Amino acid sequence: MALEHAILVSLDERPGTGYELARRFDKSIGFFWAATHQQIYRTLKRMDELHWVTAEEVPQDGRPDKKVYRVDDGGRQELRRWLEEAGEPATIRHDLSVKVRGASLGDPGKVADEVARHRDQHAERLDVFRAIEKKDFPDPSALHGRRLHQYLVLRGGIRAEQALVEWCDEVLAAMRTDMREDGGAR
Amino acid sequence: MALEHAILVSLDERPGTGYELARRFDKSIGFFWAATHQQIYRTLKRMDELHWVTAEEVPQDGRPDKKVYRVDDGGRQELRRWLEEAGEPATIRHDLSVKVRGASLGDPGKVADEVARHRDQHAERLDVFRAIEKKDFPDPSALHGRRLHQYLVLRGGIRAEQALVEWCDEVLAAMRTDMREDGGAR
DNA sequence: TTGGGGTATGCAACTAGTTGCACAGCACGC
DNA sequence: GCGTGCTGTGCAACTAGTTGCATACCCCAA
Repeated sequence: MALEHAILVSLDERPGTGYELARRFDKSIGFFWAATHQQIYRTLKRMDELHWVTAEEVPQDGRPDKKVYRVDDGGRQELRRWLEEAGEPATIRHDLSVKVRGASLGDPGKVADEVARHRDQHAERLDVFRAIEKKDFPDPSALHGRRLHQYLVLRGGIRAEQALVEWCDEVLAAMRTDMREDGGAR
Repeated sequence: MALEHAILVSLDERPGTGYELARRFDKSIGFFWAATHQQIYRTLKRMDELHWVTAEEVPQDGRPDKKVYRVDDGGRQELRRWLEEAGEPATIRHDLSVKVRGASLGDPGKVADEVARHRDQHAERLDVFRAIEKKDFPDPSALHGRRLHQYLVLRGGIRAEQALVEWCDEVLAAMRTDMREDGGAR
């Protein structure tokens, strides 16, 4: 399981509360490892018990205390262990593909609409990634260490979203041609 | 949840037992929706209770009866409903990206080795997909309906694996350059 | 003849992830 | 002065997915 490890990486960059971490997961890290705030709170609690992180209770005026977590030695050790461990290729769960494969069992036009919707969502996210790339990494060849690694992960996101947009376009073109030819050489 | 729907799509193409379905998931459909035999057995049982599938018990000499499942009217209806439903973009869980992002907290060389391993696995799967494409779909422009949809899903797999191979290569090149320059302009 | 691999089903226990809700007060706009 | 949305934590109940094992018999090779 990598949620612990994603949290460790994120907390190492900057300590923070569960809530804050959830926000970060909605943005950067979460593009590569999705998690809800519930999951994060429970995992942080467990990690605290394992001494992978330490919590500092910060009293606040009015509202309840917040807990600022930071990585502990145990966590750094665990992270090093995990980084060297051989992992399995990610298990894929891509329901849009399942829909395309089953399109002829329903209304293929409706499935094409769904593909078009996803295409737009992926294109939007691709724009977001490209904007981050331009703004935060204007000169990739000058990058080293952590900054380079952050950039490379972003590059992965860009490649993935681009591939998805192109695939959606291919699917749409083929399905629309097929539907137009419906009365023809079937 | 799409496991039910993936099973419906697969059973519609050809009825089969839970065991057989698990085999199919190891191959074709499973490249886009991973599932273990346990999950499939439990889901089939539930789908039977919902009258989405019907089970035909086939006695066998010696070994226990097998249950051949096929799609029922309820299942076809449910599948049509699901196909038209707007779905969320897939939640991503790509732990290799988390490892790359955290590489500087451990041994970057070891992480690069891990990226290389994954690169080879993806390249292998890409070869498998390309072989299927050549063998089963020699003339894509002549495809219609279900065959076309199967082809398009395969195309998605090819694009995804290709993007991953290229990304791994980019990561490897950049990380190796960075490590070579280690004593230099850091 | 013994052990490994394939066909075939399934329970039990576990881990992981989701959804809905509750509490608590702040700031801001209408 | 009221509703909305943000920060912040967390419980409870649920659904989904994993792992290990058990049963049962087959075939084939060492």
